[in-house]
Amino acid sequence: MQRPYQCGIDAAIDVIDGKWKVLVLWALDSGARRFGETKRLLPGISEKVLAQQLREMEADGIVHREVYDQVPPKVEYSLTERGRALNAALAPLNAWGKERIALLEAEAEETAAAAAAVAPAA
Amino acid sequence: MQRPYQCGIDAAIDVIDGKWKVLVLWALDSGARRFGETKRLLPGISEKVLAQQLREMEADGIVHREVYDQVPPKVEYSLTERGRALNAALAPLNAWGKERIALLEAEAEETAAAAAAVAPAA
DNA sequence: CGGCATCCGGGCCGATACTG
DNA sequence: CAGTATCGGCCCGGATGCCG
Repeated sequence: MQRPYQCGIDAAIDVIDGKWKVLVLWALDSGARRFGETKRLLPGISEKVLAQQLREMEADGIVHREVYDQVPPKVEYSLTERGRALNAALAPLNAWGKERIALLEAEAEETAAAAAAVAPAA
Repeated sequence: MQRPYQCGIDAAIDVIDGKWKVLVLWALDSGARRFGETKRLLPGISEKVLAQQLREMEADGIVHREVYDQVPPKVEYSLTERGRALNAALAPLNAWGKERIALLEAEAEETAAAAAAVAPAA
């Protein structure tokens, strides 16, 4: 995805592009989080990738990085005003996605029921 | 991005994941389009990728594929109800992205002005 | 016109190890 | 605690060529 963008969606996608960014957005939505704290909220993410994504989001102006000069080191990440706006803009998409999940689950149940009918005692 | 999803956003992202899907969505929003017609609306996309993305979107239930049995071949693609709903859910994100583009352009102008001040006649 | 098969290159992501 | 460095694999997407 290269700039300049062909439409606003591209510009937004570009910012949330990355396997974890949306999850990071949600993790930070409830308030400031420390690095390790955020990592714990995202099971499976590596430190390298989390740091990467946070840096990119900071560069994109949706995350604020606050460094406390102390030992042990402490760094807090929080959403900027624009980050919160982005999260709000994501809400309808979230609703749409939840509907899709519900549909997928319904289909899965049908499939399971059909399979059970074909081989009830296999 | 693997199922099951951790949140609705993931499920939605999964559907629009792919360099061109959002653009395809927009291209089809104004009505049914033929394959070549759609391709022309997306400068730079290859036929393989366009076909791929259309198939995936069809599998995800957001695009309808209508084949006319005639020569020369004619295939029309259109959005399903869910596809239109997805597009609607994307609108706030589009608005957010447009704001971001405006901000980026403003920054670019400042940079250009600063550069001009440093080397006015270079 | 519409679409598939094959090859290939780059980027993202993950695992591991190391540092202040 | 909060990163950085390096390596490797996988998948996406681009180019090309062929088929109904």
